[in-house]
Amino acid sequence: MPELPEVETVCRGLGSLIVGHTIRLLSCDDSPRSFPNIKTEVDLFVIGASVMGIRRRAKLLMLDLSTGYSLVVHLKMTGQLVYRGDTQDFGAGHPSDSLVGELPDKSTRVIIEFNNNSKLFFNDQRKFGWMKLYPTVEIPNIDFMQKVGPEPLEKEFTAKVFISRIRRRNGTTIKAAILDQTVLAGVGNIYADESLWGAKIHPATRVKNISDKKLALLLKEIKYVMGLSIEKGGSTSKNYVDAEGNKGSYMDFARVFQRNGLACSRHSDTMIEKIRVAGRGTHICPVCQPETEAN
DNA sequence: CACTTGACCTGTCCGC
DNA sequence: TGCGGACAGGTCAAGT
Repeated sequence: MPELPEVETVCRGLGSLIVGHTIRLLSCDDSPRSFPNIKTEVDLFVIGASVMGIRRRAKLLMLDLSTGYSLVVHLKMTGQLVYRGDTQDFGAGHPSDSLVGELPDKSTRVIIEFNNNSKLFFNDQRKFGWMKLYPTVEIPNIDFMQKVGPEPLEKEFTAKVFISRIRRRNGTTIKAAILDQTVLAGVGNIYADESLWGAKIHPATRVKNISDKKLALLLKEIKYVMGLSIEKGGSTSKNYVDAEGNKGSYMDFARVFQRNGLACSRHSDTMIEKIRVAGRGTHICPVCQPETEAN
């Protein structure tokens, strides 16, 4: 589920909801994959700590605590971080079309309870996601942090930088290359398809067959779709909700993702197709994005 | 080494 | 209605 825009939306939402709150209790289900830290660490570094700030890097969220430790969260495919204030009684009163009902529910892995009786629920249906406690200063040394590529929306991430990084993956397809988190951070299946349509590149094209000019255009499209999606609160294709349990609306603006069988907005007479590239479901307009030798 | 595939889980949808 | 299989937003380890 969550790619950069979704994680960013959760980050901004949580920032205004829980920063400054003190943690009274942390409870988790019995799957160590979801939360591997032992009770002693939680007692020492989480209970009684207050939330100093919330940051995002790539698809990771970091809740920095006053104890010098941070809760690092990866939502993977179906993770959610949903906050409920104490007046919300954690259940009733939510719209019937809401993706999140009474909490905790079957998918709840971790519950963080604050001193003002509000709660933060970490839900994850497929259990791929995780929440882990690290000393804050150690975060830059996490293997993933060492390897992950630049943030696509940063000004310093120019076409020149992008091209030099993606050329290391000249042998693979452009879709596999932009999904590679060591090339750049935050692109997932939705925004890969959306940006490749924007740049009119077939996702199975080898990187080596794409000109620098086309790659520069692709980066522009990546920045555009990510920026737009953050404005729209992310994409809800299935499970994703923000920190208050609301859906994102980028899917109303999607040009190809999950639009197979619908008309391409550039050619009302051709339909979006769904194919498989890099082991992932992939959406293309066969007219805008023909398979070619060179780009 | 570079690249591709399968595994991790649960739930849903689709065809028989 | 039931059952098997494919598939789902992400990343690893293992395989070629």
